[in-house]
Amino acid sequence: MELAAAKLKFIEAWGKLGSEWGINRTMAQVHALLLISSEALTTEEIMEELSISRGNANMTLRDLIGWGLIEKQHKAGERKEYFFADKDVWNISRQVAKERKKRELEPVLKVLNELSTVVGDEKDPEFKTFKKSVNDINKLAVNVDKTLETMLKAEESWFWGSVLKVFK
Amino acid sequence: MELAAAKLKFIEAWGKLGSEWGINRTMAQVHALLLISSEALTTEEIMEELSISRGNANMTLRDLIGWGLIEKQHKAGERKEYFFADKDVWNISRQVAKERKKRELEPVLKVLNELSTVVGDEKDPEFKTFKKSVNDINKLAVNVDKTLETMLKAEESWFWGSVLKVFK
DNA sequence: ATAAACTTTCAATAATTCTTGAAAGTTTAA
DNA sequence: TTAAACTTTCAAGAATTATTGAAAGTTTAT
Repeated sequence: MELAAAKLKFIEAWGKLGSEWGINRTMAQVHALLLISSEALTTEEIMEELSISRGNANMTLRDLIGWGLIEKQHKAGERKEYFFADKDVWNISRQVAKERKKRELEPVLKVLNELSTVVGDEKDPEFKTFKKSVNDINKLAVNVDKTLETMLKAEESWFWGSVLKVFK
Repeated sequence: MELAAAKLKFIEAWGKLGSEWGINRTMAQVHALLLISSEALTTEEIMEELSISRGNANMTLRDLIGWGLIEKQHKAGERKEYFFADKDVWNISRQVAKERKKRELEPVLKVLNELSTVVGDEKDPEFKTFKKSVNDINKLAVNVDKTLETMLKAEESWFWGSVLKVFK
């Protein structure tokens, strides 16, 4: 396979994966493009490469900065802003884990805690089932939260070394 | 908090979480409803409870069966079908992991393998960057795949025991 | 057979999410 | 200043995804 075709295929695959995981397709594609670019790119170049509008490019780039996945670069003597992605896949994973934990897991933990204060008749099967499900989910969520917390602090080699060794 | 209010809140939260993770909101809500029901419910009851149409309920229930999260139940002397959810949160996690691995991770691994056959000029920075990113992502994906594979076979207490012990 | 009870399908519609592009805003150089 | 270079905003429109509901399909009892 040729480089040009491979790039297109990568961008397409990354976009699809993103959209399956609740991440805007264009955002995932812009990220993909910057991931495989050795040079930082301008908004203009990104618009061109992915055939998207200026508005879309601008918002998407802003979002990616908000996710901590890309950064702006200024080149001496130029007005234009250049964008480049952190290429370290472990950093990317941690960054995504960190943001999704904050944006999604933590709000859910908060709700689960509120729900565990529910009061009712301990003899009522509906009440018992509700309490058990909520408690079980709460325990799982706490375990996931702890594991993510560890991941956020960990070095990649240590993390996978530990995980995969334990699992033989 | 009262049981009725808590149920609504749980269904809403589960639906929101689902939609953030690429799962249809209604599907997550139907799952939530069955998770906290001590009794199996009919299509009619589900439509009523969540204010959704018959068509929507039918398709959603079929999808949930396809995900292995709920099952049909037949009651003696009745024509109606009843639906109930597996309440074991570890089973649910494994089932979701199994399906998403099959539907999403495996196709991506396939593409990444194809992409690693790319040919080009080893001196070209664009080529080198592409190859490195694809290889790094490939390695990560393989590690995730292995970990999920272990999870699918594991008992809950063993799994979290191991993971959390390693991470102190 | 027939009809009642129940389930499934799917074209039409609604709701949501994404994208555009032009206007407004900002910064810099001269 | 002024104007060119560049970025941001956001209302309108496009695209995508989800939902409805009525008709068609199926099963069971009589």
